[in-house]
Amino acid sequence: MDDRQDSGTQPGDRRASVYDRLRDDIVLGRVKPHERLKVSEIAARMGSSTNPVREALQQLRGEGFVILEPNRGARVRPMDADFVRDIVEIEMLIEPKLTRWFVGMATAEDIRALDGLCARMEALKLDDDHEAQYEYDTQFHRLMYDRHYNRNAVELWWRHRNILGAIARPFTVSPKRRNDVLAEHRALVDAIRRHDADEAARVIEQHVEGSGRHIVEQMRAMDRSGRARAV
Amino acid sequence: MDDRQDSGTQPGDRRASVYDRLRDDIVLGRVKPHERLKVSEIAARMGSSTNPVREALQQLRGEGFVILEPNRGARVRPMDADFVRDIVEIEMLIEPKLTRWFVGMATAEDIRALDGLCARMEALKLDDDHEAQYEYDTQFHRLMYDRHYNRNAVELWWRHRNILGAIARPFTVSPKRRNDVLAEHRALVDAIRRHDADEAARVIEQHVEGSGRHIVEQMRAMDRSGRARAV
DNA sequence: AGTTGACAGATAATGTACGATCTGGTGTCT
DNA sequence: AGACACCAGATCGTACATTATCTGTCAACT
Repeated sequence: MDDRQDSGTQPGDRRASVYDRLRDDIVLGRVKPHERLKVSEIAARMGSSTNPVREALQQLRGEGFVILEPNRGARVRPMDADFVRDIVEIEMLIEPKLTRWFVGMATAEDIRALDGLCARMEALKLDDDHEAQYEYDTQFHRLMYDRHYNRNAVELWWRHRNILGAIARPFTVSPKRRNDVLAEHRALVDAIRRHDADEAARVIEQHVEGSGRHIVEQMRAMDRSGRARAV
Repeated sequence: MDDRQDSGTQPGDRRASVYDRLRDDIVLGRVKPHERLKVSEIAARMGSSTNPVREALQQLRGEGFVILEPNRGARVRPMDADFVRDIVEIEMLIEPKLTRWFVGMATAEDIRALDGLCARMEALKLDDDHEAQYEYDTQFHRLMYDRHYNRNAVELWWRHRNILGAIARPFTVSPKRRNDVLAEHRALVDAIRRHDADEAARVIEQHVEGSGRHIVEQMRAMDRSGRARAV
């Protein structure tokens, strides 16, 4: 789980590894699902030879971001509604577990920090700043999960979050959904403050489910609105 | 999730891909956790050049079987007790979910098949045939999970099973543990027969937990008995 | 004398270049 | 119009060059 923010993919930038940049291209939606990834083209764009690109693609395949057909090259993993449902279902198991643990560990300072993030999110309410919205949401959840002892579960959550983020990025967030998210975060912080693990787990499960439903709805809407299928 | 059984890794065998053979080496315990994986050596052994090996290693890294340190090469993922606990905890969430679904879908024929596998497992009871034991256990669980609609969850389960299998392979299975496994399988089939999803989920959760505890105990025992640390 | 530090060779990972092989499409001949 | 040969483009495998890390030796210093 890394934070490296490689803002902008200049052709000559060698600081960030090919893997990081390729991954960002996918996660930040610069390449769309089902789009082809040609090694020589990427190598040229990244200013390296083909081998590093091939290896990065293999790693991304292992992580599930990329599909590789023998002799036919690589594509960004096609992400349909079923795929989103699969991932959301897994998250509906993992996040409640992580949350339960956090309820037992949260300090007064943690709760203050969560409150602060909620407030900052609400301040954005009227703007249309997707990126900031998503960023605060990420910080909110990371604050809860990052210290968990089960590093593998946290990493799985993070990967899933990035995948869902890549899908959801081009979509607009309806005001209703934005309000729901805020209300759920508030409810979550309340439950944590009361050390009510059951309630917190219930809220987060709903939260994940709602987010999944929202993404699927947006996918269908975009499918219908003509613009190339989001397969 | 593939079944290819590449029995024996002859130097010239080109049918199976380098990836498959390397993965089998890890899963079947031919290389131990924390052991170094040198690309040129592997390439020589597999009768290919280094590039396919490098790519296979990157994919295995993405899947979590291998650790790669920059400029310092690859190792089989060190698997300590914490790691086992992490994975088992995740499985304690996923397997009950998969099982619940199966309870609703199981046909009379499925139940007969499960019964048959239990019987064959019991027939082995007095022998010491680890491989067959593990094989029947695998078939038992695959029969329940393989048809599940959430392919990602099933794949995750399969990967985790392989990892745990790789760790547990060198260990001896105590007669007590063997009996517990059998009893749990029987209890599970009973619950399925009665369409009692809650009970089935409870049993499978215990089953997974017990298996994890057994592995950790064996790891500690082997640590203590001197022979190189199982890190 | 024992320990530490630097240097040099060996070893292995990483990057580059090129040829072989496969796929998909185009154009031609029947 | 359909089948087949051919060609362009991309992947995959091999060989080589470069760079980094590890190991052992030797000298200098405490």
